[in-house]
Amino acid sequence: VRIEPDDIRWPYEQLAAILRERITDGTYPPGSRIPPIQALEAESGLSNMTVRRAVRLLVDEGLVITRPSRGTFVARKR
Amino acid sequence: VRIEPDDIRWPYEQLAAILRERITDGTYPPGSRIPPIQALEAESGLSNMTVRRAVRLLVDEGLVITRPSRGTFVARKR
DNA sequence: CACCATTTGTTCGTATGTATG
DNA sequence: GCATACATACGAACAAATGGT
Repeated sequence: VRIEPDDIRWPYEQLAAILRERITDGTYPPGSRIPPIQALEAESGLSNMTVRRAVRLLVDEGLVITRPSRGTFVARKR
Repeated sequence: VRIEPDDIRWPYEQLAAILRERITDGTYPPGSRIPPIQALEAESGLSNMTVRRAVRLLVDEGLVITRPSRGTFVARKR
């Protein structure tokens, strides 16, 4: 996960775009768990809240589902 | 929480007045936690910094005490 | 049952950049 | 220039839930 400072988009939008792509290209298949927030923080260098905001976008889009204390999973049905 | 654009007072002063009243009228009893900053943002439509500024007024007045990562509580002693 | 690691969620404090009057 | 206000972001501490040992 690489966040570009020169990118016009906000960091949370950049991260969301990266994750969105990994879901659509099959890197994260339906039903699979995406990396935990902590891992995404480390990977991206972004903070807890910023990573969470990116994930929240995907949740709102119906791409992923978060299960507290379990993880965030790629949605199965479309 | 309703912020009136026509009010002569600044938004942060309006919000502080509302919270102050809720404390004095017992809506927020001594020792209780007032709504988190985020909730006040949503309720009032004001920004993070503006809500924070209103709360800071109450802190300065000794009406409330903020405990980082815990919440803001109505002061017990007078 | 107690204990612990993992993971999502909450909350305050602070900082930066931008816009408006 | 200054005060006010908004949007975004980071850091840190803490809470709660789950599942394993």
